[in-house]
Amino acid sequence: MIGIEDELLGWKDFPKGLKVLLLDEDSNSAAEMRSRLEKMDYIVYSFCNECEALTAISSKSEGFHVAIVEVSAGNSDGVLQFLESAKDLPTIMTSNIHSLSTMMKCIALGAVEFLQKPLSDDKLKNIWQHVVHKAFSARKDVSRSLEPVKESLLSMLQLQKAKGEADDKNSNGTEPLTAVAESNTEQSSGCDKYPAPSTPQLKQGVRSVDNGDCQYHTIFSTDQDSGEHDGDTKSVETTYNNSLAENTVQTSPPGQQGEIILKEENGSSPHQKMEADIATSSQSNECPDNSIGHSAEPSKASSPHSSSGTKTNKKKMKVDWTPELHKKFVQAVEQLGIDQAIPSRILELMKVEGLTRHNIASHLQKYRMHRRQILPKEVERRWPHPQPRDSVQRSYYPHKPIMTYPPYHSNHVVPAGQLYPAWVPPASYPNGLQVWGSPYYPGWQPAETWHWKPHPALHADTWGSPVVSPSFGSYPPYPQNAGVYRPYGMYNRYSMLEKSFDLHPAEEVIDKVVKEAITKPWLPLPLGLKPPPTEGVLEELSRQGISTTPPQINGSCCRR
DNA sequence: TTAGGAATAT
DNA sequence: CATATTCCTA
Repeated sequence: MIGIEDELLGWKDFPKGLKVLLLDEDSNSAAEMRSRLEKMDYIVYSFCNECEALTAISSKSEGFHVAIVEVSAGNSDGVLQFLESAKDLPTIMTSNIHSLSTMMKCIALGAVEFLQKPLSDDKLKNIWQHVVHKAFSARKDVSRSLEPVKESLLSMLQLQKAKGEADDKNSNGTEPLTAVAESNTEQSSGCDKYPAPSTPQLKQGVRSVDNGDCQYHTIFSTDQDSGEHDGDTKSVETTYNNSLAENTVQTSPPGQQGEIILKEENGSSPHQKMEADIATSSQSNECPDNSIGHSAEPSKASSPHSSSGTKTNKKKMKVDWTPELHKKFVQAVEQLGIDQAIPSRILELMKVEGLTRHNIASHLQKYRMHRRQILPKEVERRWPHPQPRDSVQRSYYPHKPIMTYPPYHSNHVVPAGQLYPAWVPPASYPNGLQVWGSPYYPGWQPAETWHWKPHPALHADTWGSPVVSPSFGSYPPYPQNAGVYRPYGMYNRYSMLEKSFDLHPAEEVIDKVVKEAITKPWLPLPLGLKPPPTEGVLEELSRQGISTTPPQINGSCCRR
């Protein structure tokens, strides 16, 4: 609809409407300050003692955007107390005194800035920067009042980006989808409309946002069509995107990241459709979990003042399973293991906002179908049937193909040493075929019939290709198959291990690894790896008092 | 009632 | 086609 335009209007006279708490004992200077601020369209609430101010803050919860506090020789105590009490409010100190220590104290106690007193209009006007900064740097709870600010800014940035700047996304030369993000709506809103805010500093603000951990990165369709009006929750509203995703498509960075592009289901005019591309935060990188999680439901924010409102744009979106997204998907499936890989869990693991269980179910369906197409061949190759099959397709294992594997462990307790039963050089397998892939998950390599069309350049991301954990560098030397068959499950297993060993040693991870190992004993290990992890795991287990006797495994693989 | 998964629709 | 949606089952 008109959301964006609204927002632009809202921004045109930024920082109009920002509420400034002014704390100054000196009524004269307070009055002066007030009038200056008001001239700049700030809304000023002035107080002459900190108790009053604090009361106002607590009663008028989240009502202020920024505070300006005058600190004088005599009131430093009160001021400092104020600072402590109002940590959530970006507070700017102003003062006539030139005392480094005072300054230091203030800053140390959380003041965002200390301004010496003859205040230029410039400086005064720019106090909004702290509001914006806070809006973006706040990790946990972005206070309600900041949210609109943040959102407005973000959508504006988004617009700017879509508009002028050459998107660096197509560094690879192929990114037709996202590149199209321009729409009539935006253009109609006029070029002068969104105003790089009057101060050059905003640029800076923008930069820092770009380099920040998370970036709001979403484009919404603004046009509405008459046809549909079902308000259900399929839409995606906000997402954070770690900026890495922006410029690196080809060289998929180690950190997992995905990006889904949701296309509006607009049958009539395919070119007008807008897309929201969503990038996901990687589960293991900087983006604090909660910021992502929470950002998922921002729509409740209702600003007391002019700006914004999160328009809930409910549209049926079509998920574009980009390689990145698929990669995540595959990773999730791998982590879960075949029999645990159900939509809801995958969804959970992928941590991609906007994806629904249905989306995943659908994709999973396809995924499995493709598997089945590939699998029989693999198994056939590995255990050539005595009588040649007339058709390879004939043999396919709707269920439990595992049974065709040698019963390493049938239904007994898995001895420790057999946690990775496939610890066998490939050569020892019939035909010397490499066996990196599990029977369940042979490298779902790009069969001729399956190319990743939308993003042809990304070979590494074709179906089933696991993400190579950088720590393992190269693949085991299998020239003929190198790059074709990729070790499947184990990569994750190990990269997971390693990762979490760095972070916080063990426990759940080990748990998980063991569980997975038990669940999927047939998964071989890449040759290059050394066994220690197993022992390490066991050690850790016993250290924790967990019996090395794993739960029965029979249920998981031989049933159903 | 939910969710998974196949079948079917778009 | 690739996804979404529907339908059936557990």
